[in-house]
Amino acid sequence: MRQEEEIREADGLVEPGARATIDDVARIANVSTATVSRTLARPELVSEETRRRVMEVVESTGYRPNALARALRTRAAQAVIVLVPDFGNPFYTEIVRGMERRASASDYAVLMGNTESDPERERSYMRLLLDRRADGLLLLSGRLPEGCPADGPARPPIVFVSEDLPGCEVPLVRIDNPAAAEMAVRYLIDLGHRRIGHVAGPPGRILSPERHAGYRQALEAVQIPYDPALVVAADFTFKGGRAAARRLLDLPEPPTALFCANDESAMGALRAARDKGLRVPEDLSVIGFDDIQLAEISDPPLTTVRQPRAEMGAKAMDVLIRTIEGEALSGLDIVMPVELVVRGSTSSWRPR
Amino acid sequence: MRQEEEIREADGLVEPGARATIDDVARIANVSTATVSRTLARPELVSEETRRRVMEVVESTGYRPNALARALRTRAAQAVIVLVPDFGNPFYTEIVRGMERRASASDYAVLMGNTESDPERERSYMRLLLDRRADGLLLLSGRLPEGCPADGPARPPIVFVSEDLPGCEVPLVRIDNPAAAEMAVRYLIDLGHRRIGHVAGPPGRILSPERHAGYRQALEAVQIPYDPALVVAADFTFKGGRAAARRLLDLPEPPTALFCANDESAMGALRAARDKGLRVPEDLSVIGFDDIQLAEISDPPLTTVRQPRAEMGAKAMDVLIRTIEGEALSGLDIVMPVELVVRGSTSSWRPR
DNA sequence: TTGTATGCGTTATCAT
DNA sequence: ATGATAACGCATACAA
Repeated sequence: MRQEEEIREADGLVEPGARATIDDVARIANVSTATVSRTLARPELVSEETRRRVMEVVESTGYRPNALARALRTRAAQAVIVLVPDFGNPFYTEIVRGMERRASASDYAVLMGNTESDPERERSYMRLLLDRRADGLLLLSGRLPEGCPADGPARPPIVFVSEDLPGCEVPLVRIDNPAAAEMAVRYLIDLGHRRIGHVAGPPGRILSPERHAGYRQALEAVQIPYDPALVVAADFTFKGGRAAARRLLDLPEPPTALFCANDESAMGALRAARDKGLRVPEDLSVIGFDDIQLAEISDPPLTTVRQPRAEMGAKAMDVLIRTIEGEALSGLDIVMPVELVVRGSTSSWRPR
Repeated sequence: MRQEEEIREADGLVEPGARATIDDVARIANVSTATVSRTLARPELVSEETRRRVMEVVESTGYRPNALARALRTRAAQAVIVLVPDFGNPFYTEIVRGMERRASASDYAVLMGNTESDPERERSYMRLLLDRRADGLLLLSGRLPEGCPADGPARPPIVFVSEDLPGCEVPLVRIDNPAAAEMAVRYLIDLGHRRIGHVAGPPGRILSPERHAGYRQALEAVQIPYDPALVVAADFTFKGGRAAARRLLDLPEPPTALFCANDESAMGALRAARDKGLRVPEDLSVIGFDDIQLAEISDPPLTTVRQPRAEMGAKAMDVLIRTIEGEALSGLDIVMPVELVVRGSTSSWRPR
């Protein structure tokens, strides 16, 4: 304390190195702290003259309000937490980019948490929320962290992205997975394919049955009988996709086209084809889902379903911020449009 | 205010939904707030009996200290900022993982900022620091954000990782790039290669000349004359690597092996080889740098120099936290060991 | 339009 | 060993 006294104030200025507080500014500008606060937060309440004088001092002292003190007072941290299950996964990075964009537009800080689906880590990020260091939560994992009040007034502002938790009134930004999958498979059908395999997602993820449903829907729409042998579950990884595709290609009557539940497993399928000496797309068509960066540089480049990831992220952040700021958006369900991106991994097939 | 009064306290308990404060705990446990605070921070100063009683109430109320208030008082946010130039880049994710591990061990929150090398975004993260919402800065970009005091007492705790800013007394955690590059190239030489090309990094990054120096060093050690025509600068991307490698392979007397400044450009080189109908490693050996995940699943899998990324991240976080907590580690320069990972993209060559 | 005074939830200082 | 009490830096209700 004593030290502070010494540092401050030779003749009305603040010693460099010491941080100016609102009191410093007030004193130097010869107004009350209330006026300084008002000048910054609601300039219209302050006279032209005073405002000028205060702003001048703010400039010269380099004064920046202490966000902690402000948050304590206003009970708003101006920060949100984004919980990503695996941020090494390129699927998420683009979403987060969109989120950051929207957040910074409203001056919210983004605290990104990489949980690796580890309950312990989820809990540790939840703490930030309970600590009041963040105002809301963006969840990309389709599940609530342990220790998070699921409903009732104690539930903090939350928005789900891409995957949701069924039976939970949390706003959700997503795509229509069945419809998107159906579109992809129909494209293969339109190319002439009749025997179409599906490298599915892991059973634990809600996305898997949804995309599988779209696959099945597309077949049924054109009277192609559904053959369970043509569906092999993988786990959204390269390795899993490779193994699953291998099983499909080893079938006595192998598929001529593969619909993969995501791009990464589609990469695996591409490799499986090469392993077997099959050419893509001449001998086998492959279609993915997501349109991650890798899809463009793979060999051949991957035909896939593009999710508007950045827009989804921005939209989700928008909903979250509005929720934090008081709007009641509980049941919101926002469905974003997808797009089929045709590249080199698919080609037409003459039915035999 | 009035509302709060109503919510609290029927017969000594806190209404669910309302958050317990230290006052609630104190009142219910029949002690002062000071005692509650002590019980939590320095239990040894409190009598057995009191401690038990307080802890009981803490449990039953679910009391958690408000981190903001604490930070305001103690002037320590228990949070650090990690600035990543591009978190879509797999090179960084593993480093950040290591950082998170070390941070959570000391109960620090990690605020990850994705700057995309945009000064505006850098500035916005710097604000968090000046706002007192974070205690220190971890920089992976080899440059200070604009508006960051580079030296003097006003400089916040900072640690550089992987790349540093020459002429700056900031602690640094890194590898020995020239030595690592030399090791890689020597490996190629030992395999019998004599004509070795270098897909270099962009001139703007300090890593580029360092790895180039190692390349040159290895050649000179065995009297292979340095040929500038065998060095083409790329930009650490797939596309750049592909173009650079193409130029090298189009040379009248093309190299039999390529040392690429990072894995991503090595992937591009692999593709360039395939574009030309060259087999790897039979016709061309390729070696990368970093050992990102992709290196393992590429076709063929990539021989590369592994950086201990997670360890580097953890170490850097360790240094940062210790700096924050008062140790004077200014000039520190920590060099981590690398390792050559031999996979399928390299093979021996009979000199002609 | 401006100032005074109080409180946000802690921790630290000083008594007791 | 414990309790009063004063900051921490800001925002706001209320008074002027």
